[in-house]
Amino acid sequence: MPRTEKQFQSIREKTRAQILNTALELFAEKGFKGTTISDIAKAAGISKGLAYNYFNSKQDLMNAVLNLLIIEMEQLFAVIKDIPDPYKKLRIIIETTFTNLERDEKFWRLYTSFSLQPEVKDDTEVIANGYLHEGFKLLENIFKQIGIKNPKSEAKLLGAIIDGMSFHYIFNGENYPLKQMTKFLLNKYSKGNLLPK
Amino acid sequence: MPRTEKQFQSIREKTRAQILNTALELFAEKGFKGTTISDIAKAAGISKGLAYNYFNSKQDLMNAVLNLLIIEMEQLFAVIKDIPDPYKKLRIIIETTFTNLERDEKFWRLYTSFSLQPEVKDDTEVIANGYLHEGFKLLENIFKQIGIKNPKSEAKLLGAIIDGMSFHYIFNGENYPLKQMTKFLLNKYSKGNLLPK
Amino acid sequence: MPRTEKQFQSIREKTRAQILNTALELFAEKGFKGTTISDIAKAAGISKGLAYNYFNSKQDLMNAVLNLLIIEMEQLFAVIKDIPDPYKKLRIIIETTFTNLERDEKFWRLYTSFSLQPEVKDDTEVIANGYLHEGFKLLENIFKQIGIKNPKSEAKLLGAIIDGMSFHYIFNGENYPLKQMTKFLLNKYSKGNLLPK
Amino acid sequence: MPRTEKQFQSIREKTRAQILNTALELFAEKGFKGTTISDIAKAAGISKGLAYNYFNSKQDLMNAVLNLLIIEMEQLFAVIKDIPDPYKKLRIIIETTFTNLERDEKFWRLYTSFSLQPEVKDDTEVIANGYLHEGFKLLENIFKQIGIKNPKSEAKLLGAIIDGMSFHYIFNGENYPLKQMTKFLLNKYSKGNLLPK
DNA sequence: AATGAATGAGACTTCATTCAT
DNA sequence: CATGAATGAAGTCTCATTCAT
Repeated sequence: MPRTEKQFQSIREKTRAQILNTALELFAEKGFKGTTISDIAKAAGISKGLAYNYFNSKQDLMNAVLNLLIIEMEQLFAVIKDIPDPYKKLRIIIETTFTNLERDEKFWRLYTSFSLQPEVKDDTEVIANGYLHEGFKLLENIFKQIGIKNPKSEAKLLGAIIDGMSFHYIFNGENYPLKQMTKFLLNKYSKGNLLPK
Repeated sequence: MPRTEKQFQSIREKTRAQILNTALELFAEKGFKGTTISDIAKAAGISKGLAYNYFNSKQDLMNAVLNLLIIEMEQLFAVIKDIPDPYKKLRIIIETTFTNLERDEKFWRLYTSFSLQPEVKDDTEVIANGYLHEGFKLLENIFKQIGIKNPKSEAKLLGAIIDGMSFHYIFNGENYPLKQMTKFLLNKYSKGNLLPK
Repeated sequence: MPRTEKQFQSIREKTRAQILNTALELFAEKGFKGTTISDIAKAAGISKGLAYNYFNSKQDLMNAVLNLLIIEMEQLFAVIKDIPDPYKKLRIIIETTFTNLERDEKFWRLYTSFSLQPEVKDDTEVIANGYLHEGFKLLENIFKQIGIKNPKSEAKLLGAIIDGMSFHYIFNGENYPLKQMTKFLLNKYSKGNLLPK
Repeated sequence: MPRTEKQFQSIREKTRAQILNTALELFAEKGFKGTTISDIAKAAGISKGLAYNYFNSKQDLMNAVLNLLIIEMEQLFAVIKDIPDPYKKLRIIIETTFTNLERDEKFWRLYTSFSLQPEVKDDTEVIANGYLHEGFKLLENIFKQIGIKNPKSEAKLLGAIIDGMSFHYIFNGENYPLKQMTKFLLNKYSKGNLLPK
């Protein structure tokens, strides 16, 4: 008796997720070209052939990983949008960004790796641009709500700070005083210091 | 005929530099794994074999490129250190960073590419950390000179802004209002707005 | 319940025939190596695994297809043998050959595909030789009946014409004036033109 | 000192020809899909990699083989066209076809193999159609010169005979009385038997 | 010093076949 | 009887590296 449709679907979903997550991990760690299907298969505990049962090619797998990123990012934005108070929003954004840098590390590494990959450079840029644009919009609205001068530029400035600090911490590691800098930043963007003159 | 010897030397150095620069260019554009020795040789206008006359391996070539980066960076810092007025220093740093982003793009791309390469990951990080450290120090001294509170954190903040903006512009391209943001930033860090309260 | 047994038998035979015919079709279209078990299973509307329930291997399936061909060919010859008048026989042979070239196309394609397959090359040749031999014999007897000179050679000549024309039409397609040539041939081999001098 | 341009060219031509001829042989013997690059490399006495120094892909190699065939065919036609006497032309065509069937065997096998290969099916058909068309034209002109009725159909008939006999001999082998049939055919198409009524 | 032909290890990918259910 | 997930050998192709000239 063959397995039921449901059983097959469950198997497929589980295996697919396993491959996908392993690929995400390895692509982020060693880059697209530096990661072989063998690596992924071995790390995922499956045979090389099976990977091709789930993804038509390494490219295809990479695209699926990209999609994973998009979904994650959208969830992130969704969470923040529901907060009403702009000052709290700012605080949450800064805090969550720096407390959960793991996700960001993957994002940065994947992004830079993929952007060196001609085959997906464009797709990657579309995604990253989308992320940036949405991020800037989000911050801009917060600054508008607060009533600050030049909300567009302020949004881009804070965006740069967040990404710059993330980058410094992620790529340069342990001796970056992240906690201290987070406090410093929170203070700069606290209610008292932001009130429109 | 000592002349001939010298000429040979000169030719060797010129060829070596050509290979090195071509490699730098291509590694930055397509990543380490994405660049073949054939690519480099063709772009440099020499034969594959000759490249191996100058560099023992692709790894070796990559290391040489890393060294090139170090030298470039040191020159950059040297230029800025000689300016006496701290406000002018700040202005020059901001302006030169954003008017000459090409070098930064190469840096970012090479850095991320090499950091995905296990064989030089550590060396790359040492270099990048050195760059960051020196950069932070430079800014910290400026803020100290100005007499601002919390010069260490302010240095890291401005560093994050600079790298964040660079990253946004470089990887996300055309629609980033770089000039406008540069002005905005210059204003934030102008004498009038920085004076210690 | 002997019924059930019979039904099982019937299902088995139907499924087997379906696989076999699908295989015949696909082998003829894309060659032996160009056809995968997956292709066959999908086209036959069954699972890959089930195909192996009916045939031990791809080779086995190919052999079964070869057998199918033998049977078809024998039926073909049987039909013609029962006609008494030799002139009519000739006419029927020519007409049926060219009105039903589909079967021939399959034959040619399967034959050439299988003859490129070391594992069954010999078997294929035995079959093809048998077909040729039987065909030549059939024609030879007709020419003998008619009383023509050199019936053996005349048989081989007509055989060559039939297969040559089939080949030209099948592999070179639309612009071959098959109907016109059939008429032309029928006239050449009509009673009036064949009568022994 | 590097080799001269000429030396390199000579090496390339020799190696290229060797690969090409080996490929022609093996493709004809085992079909396109049945022949691996490893097979070809081994038979040609070179490394797998080198084959790709000369041909970008297996497809590419196949196309080159096709071109080889075209050239051979054109040479064949060129030879025959220069003979003035139509009866002699016919004789030469028949004789050379059947004395040199080796070339034809390759042609048939390659043709049928390639026609099972979706990637070149069309190219192959174009070539084969060209060959057929040119052949038919050649024969038609001969029959016109002789003044026979229905030269077009007669041309196609003789074409079918030639290809049919070739096919019978080539694919069914030793026991086909080729010499006897050639004589028989030469007689049928001799001056005495062809004279317009 | 210089060339590019040649090698071979290793990457991506396919597919006949097996097997748990 | 029936399914399709899973395997692994084998094929296509790439590229760092060597080497004869």
